[in-house]
Amino acid sequence: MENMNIKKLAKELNLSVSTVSKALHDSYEIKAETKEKVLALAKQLNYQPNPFAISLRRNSSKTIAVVIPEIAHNFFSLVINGIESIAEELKYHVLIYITHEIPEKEEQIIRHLLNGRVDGILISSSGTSNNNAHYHELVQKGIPFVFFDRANFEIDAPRVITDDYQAGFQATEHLIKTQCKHFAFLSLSNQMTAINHRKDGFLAALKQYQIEPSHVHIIEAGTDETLSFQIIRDFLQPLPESLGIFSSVEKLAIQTYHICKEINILIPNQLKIISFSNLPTAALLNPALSTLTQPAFSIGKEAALLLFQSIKNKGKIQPITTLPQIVLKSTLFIRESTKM
Amino acid sequence: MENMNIKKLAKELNLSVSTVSKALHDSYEIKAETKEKVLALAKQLNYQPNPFAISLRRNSSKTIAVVIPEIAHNFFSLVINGIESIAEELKYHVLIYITHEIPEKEEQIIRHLLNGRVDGILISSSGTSNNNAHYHELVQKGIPFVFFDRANFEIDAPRVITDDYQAGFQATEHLIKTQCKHFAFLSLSNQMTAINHRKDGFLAALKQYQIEPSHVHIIEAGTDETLSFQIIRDFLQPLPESLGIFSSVEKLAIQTYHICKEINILIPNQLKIISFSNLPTAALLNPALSTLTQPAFSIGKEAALLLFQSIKNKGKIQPITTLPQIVLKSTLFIRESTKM
DNA sequence: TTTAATTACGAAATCGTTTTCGTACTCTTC
DNA sequence: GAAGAGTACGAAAACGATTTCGTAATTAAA
Repeated sequence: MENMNIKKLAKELNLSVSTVSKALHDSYEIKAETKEKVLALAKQLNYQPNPFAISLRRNSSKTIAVVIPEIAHNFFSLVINGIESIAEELKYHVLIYITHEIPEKEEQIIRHLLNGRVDGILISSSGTSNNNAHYHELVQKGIPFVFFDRANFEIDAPRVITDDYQAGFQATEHLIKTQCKHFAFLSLSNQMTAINHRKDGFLAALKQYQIEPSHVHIIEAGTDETLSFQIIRDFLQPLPESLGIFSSVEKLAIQTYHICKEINILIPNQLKIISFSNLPTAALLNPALSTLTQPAFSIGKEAALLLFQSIKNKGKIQPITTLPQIVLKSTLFIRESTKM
Repeated sequence: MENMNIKKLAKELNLSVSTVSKALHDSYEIKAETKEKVLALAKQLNYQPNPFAISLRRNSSKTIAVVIPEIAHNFFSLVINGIESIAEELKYHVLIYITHEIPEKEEQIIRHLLNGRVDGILISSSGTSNNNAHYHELVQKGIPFVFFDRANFEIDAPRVITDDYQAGFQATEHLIKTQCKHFAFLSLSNQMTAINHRKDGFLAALKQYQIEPSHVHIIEAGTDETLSFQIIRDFLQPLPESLGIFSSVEKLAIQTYHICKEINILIPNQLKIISFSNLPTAALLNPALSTLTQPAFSIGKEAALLLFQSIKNKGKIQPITTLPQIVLKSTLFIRESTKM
């Protein structure tokens, strides 16, 4: 009695396999009476079709993959929530793969997905721009994919991003207006598009307000936790006068808070800080953290919608010019950490 | 040229399908020279076996499912990280399903997974104990599953939990020693085992220290955000004298912080609070939040290990008495929110 | 030299579906 | 009552792999 399948159903009903299959799909070829019998027995015996047989036959898996650098921070969790909301509606399954910010890992995962296990992929890239081969292979194989947040602009794939440049500009302008003299940009690496756009906005604002270049600091803290702690700590000792920090990611802002607590730097008196963040506790921190908050759930939702659109349009070649790029707005929340 | 498969390989090589298959699996039946040729062409043409054909034939999917109530909070993200660390090592794929705390949703998901799509399931239950039918169906179908954090103790399945009773006792004892007079337990519902164990520890401590029963408050805030806000706010107005709150989940503690800020209740002067939490910013809150922190990553890891063990042992019936239950310890961090 | 064993491969069944095509039967229609 | 249309079903191929079994050719043993 192990597993019910269509053959056993057919035998039980004295019908052929094809008839049962058609009955289960409500085919016009089968008369109502037969359909009822089949449906009834299927229900009674708890028949569930084998998903792999279907995937094999249909050459489609009803599954998408989400490839992300990490999951343990709020942003990506929220994005997954958004993705799930759409996938669930469309009865798709969601596979999660974590790259831990390791580009080689990402390549390996993507290459592994070339075998047709998924109908499409949502990617927040951990890749450096100098290796796009795996994306090209996806294109070649005709596997739809959509970038979100961290896009690779050299690849012609749909993407959902935020207004990073404008947000960076806005945050920096805010810091400037709070009378900061020195300005620092905290970055993970200079290989990530989203972060670089934030940096460009940062630099543009400083330029527009004619900030002395020697007062501008770009700190690449990297993705290793202990290392980045050290790098930030080193930068803060000695503490530049009237320092305004714009952190491109939440994690580095939190680290900065920890360091300030440790070496007794007062926020916002001695140091002002604003960060990209989806922390639900930003307003409860000591002091409350000024943030640029991305619409993470919407990013996931829109990215999933784009992906499912691509999946539906598969085969039809899209002219490059119409490749969709959705840009969502981040929201600036001014709180105590940037108080004058 | 769409997709490479074993047939095309065979044709190209002038070999039979079976020979190619055996060569790819390094069978002793095939001579070295042939193997080399096959491997070489397979590599050159970028052959990757169709996962569904394999799953169909092998009746195994190399995939597990993780069913969780929510993902947007730190605990479950960290658990997934732990799960992924093991799955990745064993080359398993991880499907994520979110129940949004809706028991019917959980049932539906689990029932859907009865079709063999996954080799095993990790579950943090959102179910009320009065409906276990879907778990029994899993048992009946022989699909291995492991509970983590929120277990269902009526089901004989392996589980990874934390020392909730002891932790609850310990947290409450701590509150008592800070001279609180009134004590409140914040709960999501009275149907979740983990939370109930925490409550039992809470009540036991109060009893041991002979706290007046009228000073003990059990607040079931529920899973709806706006509703729970209202319930907690109502409870805090008027504010019981020297109130000590033990929040069974992070979310409710954060809500309490927000409410205190809103209606000007001073923590820890007027209200002390301690909460189960994996917030990376607990120490940075205003005031720093005392927490019981679960080893979330380890929970995920251990649960995954148990599951893969069950998958390996599938078929061999396990005597109920040896069903593994792993209990991990939470850690108490005393911070300012419970300062005397 | 005959027999037995070994080597190296191929044919075909199988996993559980879907789908195309064929066909027996009934029913119209002129 | 013969031709055509419609109804209701079954046989078999196909999806892409694995695996069992059979067998020709070579080698070893008797």
